[in-house]
Amino acid sequence: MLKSAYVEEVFTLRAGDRVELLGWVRNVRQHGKLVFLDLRDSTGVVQVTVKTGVADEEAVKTASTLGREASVKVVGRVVEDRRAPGGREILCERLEVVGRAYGEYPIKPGVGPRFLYDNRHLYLRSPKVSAIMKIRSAMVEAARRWFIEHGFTEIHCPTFITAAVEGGATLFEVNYFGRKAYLTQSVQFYQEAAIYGLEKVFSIQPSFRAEKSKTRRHLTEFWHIEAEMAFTELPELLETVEQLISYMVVETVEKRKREFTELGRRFNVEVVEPPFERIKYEEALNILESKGVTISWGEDLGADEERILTEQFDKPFFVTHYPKEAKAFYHMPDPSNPRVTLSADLLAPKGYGEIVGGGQRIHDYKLLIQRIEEENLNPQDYRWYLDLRKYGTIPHSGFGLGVERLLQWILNLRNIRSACLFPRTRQRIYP
RNA sequence: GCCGGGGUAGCUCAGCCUGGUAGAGCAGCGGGCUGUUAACCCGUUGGUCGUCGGUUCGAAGCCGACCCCCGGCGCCA
Repeated sequence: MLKSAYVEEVFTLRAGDRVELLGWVRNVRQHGKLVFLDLRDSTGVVQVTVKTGVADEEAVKTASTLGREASVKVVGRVVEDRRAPGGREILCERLEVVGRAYGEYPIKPGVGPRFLYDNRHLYLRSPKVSAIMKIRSAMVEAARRWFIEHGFTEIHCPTFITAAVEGGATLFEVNYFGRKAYLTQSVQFYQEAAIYGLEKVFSIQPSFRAEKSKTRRHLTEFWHIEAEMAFTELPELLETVEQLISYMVVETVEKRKREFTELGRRFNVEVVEPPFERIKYEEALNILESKGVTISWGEDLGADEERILTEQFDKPFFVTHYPKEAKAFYHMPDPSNPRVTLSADLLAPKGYGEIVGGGQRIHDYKLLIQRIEEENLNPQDYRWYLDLRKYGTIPHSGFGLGVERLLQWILNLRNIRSACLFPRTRQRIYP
């Protein structure tokens, strides 16, 4: 039987079966008329042995001229051999070159991270990057499934916008036929409009931030999972977030076991078992105080404070009720203490920091105008947003989740860039 | 934007303190090898030492300015 197969199948077929594999040559080891090829495809790597007596002279000759990453078609038999990695290899009978590798392949052992990002278009072929991308895909798929199963409608919002969601944040400016426009940093406002028809909505799309951040947690373009819910107040929002996060992580870990192993990463799913602890901003200050860090009330938690705080927890936890001066104007003031807002951030443990940010929105027209003016913003810029409060306003809440941040945490990635196919940072827009 | 580290062969780096005319490993190329696992052995190509200026008989190394990269902070997901 001549059979077209994927590399992973080699390890489940019977010894002696003949297969036809298509893939790329990861490495070549030559011993005169015995040549070993490490053949890679999207499912794994297998050793192909090309030797005279099994393959013809021509195949051995061809094999010995192959460079790294040449694409080939191999026909051969699956054999058990203790000397082969994984205990199995392909004894090559026929070898065909699909595409040669011209010149030396730049990606090889010993190269540094910078070089790998300069050559990301090639490095993507590595099993490690493939594993991360498969995990990422599974994670986003799980999120989408969870939303759909819970009655949310997926909506797609514009990327070009005219005004900032949050006054101070830095936006990328684009020339929109002579008018000033910006790239979106959140679809929240559009989602707030959409809930009047759909009640529960979610979006999975990129957001852009022009902040000049130079850290391993920041991208200028990142994938943002956002949701907005009508008739929802803070406590229900927190439950939604913890259910979603838990589902996403557990599903991903269970469905992508092999990829986690490939990356040498284990994730204990008990860590994301709901409920997550909720602490108020004020309690966070007390915890910090007990660790010898004092910040004045009203100040936002800085990176150092966040790190110290997250080190006290093994599971993700919510920090709620931030002071209104630390949050954007649309956050709902707490009726029982108007100095604070019905806001919440979900912080990952052990220093990974903010994964989700959200809260209850102001739904009262007058209060919203008042808050816009207090922040020295112009209500004219928010006309349609204010309109939403004029016709049948309702309490509502929403949140945003950083896909790469969540991946960075569950995969323990040193740098957020490795969670992206082609990362975009302040310094990098190529390749 | 502020602070710290860095830029030397295709890649990873040493040399810089103490100035004397550029090195290693890997990769490449040629040759050898029938059981390698990032194979090994022999041979070999390869450098505006980030840029500009200064000091000096002489600068990769000292001094000054600038450019670029990485990270920490601020800002945030």
